[in-house]
Amino acid sequence: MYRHLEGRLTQHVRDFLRRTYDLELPRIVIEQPPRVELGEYALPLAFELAKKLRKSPRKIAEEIVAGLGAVPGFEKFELAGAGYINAHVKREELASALAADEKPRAQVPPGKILVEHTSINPNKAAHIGHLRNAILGDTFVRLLQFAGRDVDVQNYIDNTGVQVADVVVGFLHIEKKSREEIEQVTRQPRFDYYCWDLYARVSQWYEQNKENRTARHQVLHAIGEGGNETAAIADVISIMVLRRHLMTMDRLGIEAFAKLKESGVLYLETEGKNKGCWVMKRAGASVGEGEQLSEEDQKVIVRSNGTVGYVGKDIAYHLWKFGLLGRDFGYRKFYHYPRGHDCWISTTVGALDHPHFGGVEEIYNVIDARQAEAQNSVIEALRALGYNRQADHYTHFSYEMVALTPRCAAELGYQLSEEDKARSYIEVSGRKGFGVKADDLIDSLIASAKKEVDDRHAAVAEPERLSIATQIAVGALRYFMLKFTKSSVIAFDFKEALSFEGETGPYAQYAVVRAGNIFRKGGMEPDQFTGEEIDFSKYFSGEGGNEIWELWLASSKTSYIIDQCIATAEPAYLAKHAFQLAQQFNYFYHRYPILSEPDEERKKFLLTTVAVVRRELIRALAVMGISVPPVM
RNA sequence: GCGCCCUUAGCUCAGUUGGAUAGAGCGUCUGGCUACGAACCAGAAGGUCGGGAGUUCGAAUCUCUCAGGGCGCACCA
Repeated sequence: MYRHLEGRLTQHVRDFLRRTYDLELPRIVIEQPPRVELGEYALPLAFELAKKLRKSPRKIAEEIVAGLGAVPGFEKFELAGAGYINAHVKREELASALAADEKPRAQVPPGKILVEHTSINPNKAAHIGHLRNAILGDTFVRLLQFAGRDVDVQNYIDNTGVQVADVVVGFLHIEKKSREEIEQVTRQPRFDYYCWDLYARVSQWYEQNKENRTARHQVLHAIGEGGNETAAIADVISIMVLRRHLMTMDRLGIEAFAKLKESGVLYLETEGKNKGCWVMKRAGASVGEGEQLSEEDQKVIVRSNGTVGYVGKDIAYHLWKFGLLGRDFGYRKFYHYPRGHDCWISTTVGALDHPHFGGVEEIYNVIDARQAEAQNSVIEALRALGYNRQADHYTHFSYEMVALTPRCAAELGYQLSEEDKARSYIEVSGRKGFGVKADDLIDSLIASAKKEVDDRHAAVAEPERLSIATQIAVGALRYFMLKFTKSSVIAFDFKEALSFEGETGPYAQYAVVRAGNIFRKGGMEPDQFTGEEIDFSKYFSGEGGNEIWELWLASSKTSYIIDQCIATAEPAYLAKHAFQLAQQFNYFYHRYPILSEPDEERKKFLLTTVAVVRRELIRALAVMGISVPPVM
């Protein structure tokens, strides 16, 4: 609703400027006044116009206020400060529309969007950094879906790379296991944990003796060729680890379609260290007319042995995403989610009947900031091939890593150098087996939540207590990963991540539970309160009126905030908003007794207020993938 | 060396397109449960927005510069 009114206001201001001053502004800036008494929207545009029109901002603001005329939904426009124009909405109109849950239609751009996220190397257990990726990606998918977009999700897996090869080396050369024995091990419940440790051992083994690295090259080569024992082993391992990753993410309600990777921008370099390779200009490198591209500005796409490197594969993959490759993969069902969806995986020979994947309008790649250069290379390649429109709709959804605080690392039993102890955070390393595994974190969150639930709700049956604890754990984890902006490195600490108080998911869940309790105690349903027969104008005036109005106004902003999250590719704004809404509700909850309100009409109004806030909070949380337990 | 990111309260972080008095959580201190459940709320203390210069009616936000920290710069992915 808030977004809708803002749009209308922008339109009227635009018309007025054109009519009166013959002016066309690229953007009408609309802000929010510091206090609701001042109005719901603030326009600083008189300051901007002052120079163009050679008049004082105050004078211009006066003219605009006088000339704007009536705008549907708005009460009045006021001049404030040195030249602000504050717009006051008709509170009772907005409230009544909000109570009835009216949703003004918004324009939805056509075309499908593809979000790539999770994409973990299938050679070890997922860790907290992967959780950030998956949670950000999944939330962004939900944001787009909320806005009415058609979204596909892909989890891009490279089962032919060095990382998988290294684990194969571990099984064959360190543990000296046969194919049968390896297959036996893959059936362990947490096979990915086994690989986590083995992968770290392999790295050590390489350190011990440089010659051990020849094993890597042999295995890598065998996997690349295919059709042999080693390749079959690599396949079994990567498929089983991938399955484990899907299960881990499933615990958090994250679903994806998986895709395995199988397999003129360029020129053949004939001299120097890149001799025999097909190379392209590295993203960001500038070359003058007729100048040679220096070695350090070259990016190798095809190696001298004919195999294709990561960026090369990624260019092909992205051509496919935009439907420019001219050929498609085969697909088969791979994993069935309990909520009814299927996860498909690409293969050489697939099922005849499968959904259409690829050929999308826009793409978002949830990939961490360290790979910015590689991502830019792919975009550069698309442009060089003439696909500028596609390159413009290619977004590297970049986020910073999750590191560990030195204290957390010490708790996990890692030996730290004096230098590391002084740092504010330490990067995790899969190679060293240094990090917090995703399932371990989820386990401890559930255990910790379970303890709280057991203490508070001894009367509730055991399976239900576990289910409540799980919802709280997921809420805490997802909120934790979303409350930081993408550009901020998360210094992970168990104490903070396991907190259920303050700015956390459970805080917001608790506000919804409390709101629900009011209706439960009163023997009512929240759906009953749709605002009919309520004279809202009685309750939004005066001091107390502003207070409650603030809660209504915040509730009206869900789609406005979600639009901003999409435009800026920043889900953290929604997390912030949900928290603030919960906070305002808790304030209201303490200040206004509702069930004991003697005035029946006012009581109905207060109950409607609760119903609206509860509904919007549930909505906002759902977009973050957070559900609310029946009791807490 | 080159490129990208970061520096805001004791700690962890918000501050969207420059705008009205720079905010929140945690921690500390003080107070509030016979209940619409305290996983909550109220109050207090706590700031040269890393330093400097510039643009602007107006800068935490834009530009330059210096300092400190991080991450990239493989025929790895």
